[in-house]
Amino acid sequence: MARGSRRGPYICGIDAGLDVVSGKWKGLILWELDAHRVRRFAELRRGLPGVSEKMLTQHLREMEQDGLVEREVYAEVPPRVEYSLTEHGRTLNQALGPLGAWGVDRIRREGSEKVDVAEASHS
Amino acid sequence: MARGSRRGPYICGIDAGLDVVSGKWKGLILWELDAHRVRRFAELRRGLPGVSEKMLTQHLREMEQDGLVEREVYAEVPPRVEYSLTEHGRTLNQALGPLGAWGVDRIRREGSEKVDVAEASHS
DNA sequence: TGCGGTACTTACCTTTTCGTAAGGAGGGTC
DNA sequence: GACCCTCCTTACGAAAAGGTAAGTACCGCA
Repeated sequence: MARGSRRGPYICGIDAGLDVVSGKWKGLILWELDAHRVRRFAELRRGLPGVSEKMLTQHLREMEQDGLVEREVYAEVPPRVEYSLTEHGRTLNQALGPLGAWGVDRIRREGSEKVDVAEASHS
Repeated sequence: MARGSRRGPYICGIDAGLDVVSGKWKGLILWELDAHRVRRFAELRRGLPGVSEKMLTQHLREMEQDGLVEREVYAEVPPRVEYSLTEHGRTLNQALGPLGAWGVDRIRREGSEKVDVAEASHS
C-alpha cells in the first residue's frame, strides 16, 4: 500500500497530489465515480475491466481515508454499499483534467489508434 | 520499473498521464528541471534529498525515453552531462500545475506545518 | 599515492504492490 | 438443498519497485 511509503513531509504539492492517485486503479476509480456520480461495488467492478475485488476494496478504503470518496452502507437484506466522490474528490478530478488532456495528446503522438481517444475526453 | 506494467492500451488520458509520472522521484525531477532549466547529474542529486544514484539514472533514462527530458553529454575530461526538459516535459509540468495546487491545499487541510508550503507554490 | 569529484553500472536484497484463490454471512432462486 | 447474489476479508505468492553498496574509468589536488 501507499500507506507506508510516502505520506511524508511532502516536498511540494505535486508530491502530495501524486501520492493520493498512485495506485493501479485510482485514476480510473476517480473517473468512474465522477462520470456516474454514485456507484455500487459491483458496478465499479464491472466498469474497471481486470480489477480484482481485493484491489478494488483496498483502493476504495485508501481513497476513503484520504477523503476522496464517501462510502454509504445501507443495512439491507442484500447488502448495498454506494460509493461517491466527496468535494475533495471532485476538485481533485478537476485538477487532473489538464493531465488527462496531456495524456490524450501523448497517446495521439504515439499513434496508438487502438485506444478509443474519443472516450478519453474525460473532464 | 513502470516499463512492463502499464504502457498499455490506456483507458483514458489520465491513465497515460499518470503512467509517465509514476515513480518515486519523477515529480520532483520534473520540478527541479523546470525550476532550473538545466541541471547536471550531481546537481539533481543534491536537489533531491535521499535519492540514490541508481534511481536517479533509472528515472532520468525512463523520462528520456518518454520524451520528457533531454540528455546532453559533453565529451570532456571530467565527464559533463546536462539534463533539461523537452517541450513535452514543459507542457506536462504545466498540466501538473492544478494537481500541485490541489496538493498544497491538501497539505494545508491536514495541518502539516512542517512542510515548507511557500516553497511548494510551484508552477 | 591516496583521496575526492565526474557520471554512471552492476549485483544483491528488501519492501511494496498486485494477483489468485478461497471463505463467509445472509438471503433469494431453481 | 445446491447454487447464485451481495460485499467484502484473508492467506499465499509472484512481480515490480526501490535501497545499499560496490565497482568503473579518468582526472585534479595535495
